[in-house]
Amino acid sequence: MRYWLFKSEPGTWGWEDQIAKGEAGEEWDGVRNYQARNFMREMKIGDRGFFYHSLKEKSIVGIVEVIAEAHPDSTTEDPRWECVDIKAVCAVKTPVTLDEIKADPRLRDMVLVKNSRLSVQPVTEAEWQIICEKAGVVAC
DNA sequence: GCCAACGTTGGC
DNA sequence: GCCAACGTTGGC
Repeated sequence: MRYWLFKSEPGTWGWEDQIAKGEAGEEWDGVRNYQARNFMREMKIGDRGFFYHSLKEKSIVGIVEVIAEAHPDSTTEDPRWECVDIKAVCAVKTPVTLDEIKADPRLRDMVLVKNSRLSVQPVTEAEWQIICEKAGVVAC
């Protein structure tokens, strides 16, 4: 299993919206960036990801699971763009802020720190564990 | 609200 | 195929 990070502006599509979709989940559509799309193509059903709120909050607020592999993005006719479907798995106990991530030398190489603009990113297993610990995620 | 960083586009 | 111009993102 691999780990990822999905970034969203809470005003556009936030964790609350994701929760509201329940088990059915929702397309992670609207991505118009090749790097991000390529990562989505690598995703497999059952992969997990952090749900990150950008802008004011700048924190990881929840955990999601990939429930459908890459398919055409329904919000565009352009065949270049694909997306996966994800569903909310659980909220984190304590949101992990960008500041906290930056302050931890073990997370210095996270894509979130190095390339903050990329909206879909890979997360290593080590990074996943460290953040789950900070977030108070035990069994999820 | 500004601006730096980055990605994409299009002219040559 | 290069590179300048432009648009967008997101942290501050």
